[in-house]
Amino acid sequence: MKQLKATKQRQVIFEELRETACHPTADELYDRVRKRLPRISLATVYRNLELMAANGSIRKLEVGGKQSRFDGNASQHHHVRCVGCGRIDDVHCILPAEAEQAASGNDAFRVLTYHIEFFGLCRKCRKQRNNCE
Amino acid sequence: MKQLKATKQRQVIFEELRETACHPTADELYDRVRKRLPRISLATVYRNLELMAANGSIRKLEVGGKQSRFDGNASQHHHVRCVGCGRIDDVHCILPAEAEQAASGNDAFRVLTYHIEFFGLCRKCRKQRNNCE
DNA sequence: ATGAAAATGATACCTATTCCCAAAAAGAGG
DNA sequence: CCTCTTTTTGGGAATAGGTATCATTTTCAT
Repeated sequence: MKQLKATKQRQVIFEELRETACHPTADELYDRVRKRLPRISLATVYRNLELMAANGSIRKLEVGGKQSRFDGNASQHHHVRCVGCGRIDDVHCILPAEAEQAASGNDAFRVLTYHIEFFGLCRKCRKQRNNCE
Repeated sequence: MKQLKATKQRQVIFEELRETACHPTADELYDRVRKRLPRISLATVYRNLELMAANGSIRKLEVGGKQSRFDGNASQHHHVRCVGCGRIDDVHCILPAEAEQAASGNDAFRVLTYHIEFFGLCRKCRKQRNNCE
């Protein structure tokens, strides 16, 4: 985990991610960052997101969908995803010890962490489904 | 969920996925299937995996890594992934009602299902790390 | 101030997956 | 077991998210 130098680009990417309530993809974040640094390269955004995730200062969400999403909140929490529109919200909950026990199987794995992804329908998408189905 | 026709290709893909204890990627499965159907196309494998997942007869794992992985066991269960080598095992456990409650947030989401991904180190990778770190 | 290490922008590249379409196979109805 | 409609297939081209490359610029310990 080498020390990262404090560049303007890195700083702005981090700030924008922090201030975003949702969980943006790299190119959504690129659009936001470009408002402040119009000449930044998309590669720089990707690079820094990857580095900061490796660093532990942000999280790369390994959730479904083909684009990776990033989370400025590095502390452990979980997510609900709307299967209708892809919207992702945070969830705070913990797993009982038995569950972690089960995951370690007869010591086959040393469990380091876990992530729970809930799938559901948000209010807006529930309304739409009722109209057409 | 339209009815799928019973083609030889579909059948073999399903059988091979069923008989695989691990959670193969599309092209790993392609390699296996080609031993029985040497002229099958990779596109056919992708297509059918997608259709069968939509159908509910298999599961597409929304876990990390750039390639999708598939699971011949469609019943609800969870996964541990070794951060060292990528190996994935099954985990059977359930979440307390409070957790689902938390995920639904004030009825903002109707939770349909969930998936827990544990991250850890398998025995082999633990041994390797001890040697070199 | 200065030089090694790290970072950037621009673009080429890679690779997983999907699209396209003419030809082949499935299966319902007679 | 023909016949017609629908679905599926193979295989190559296309797409898209992400990564690598490299000359140039920036950072920052000394």
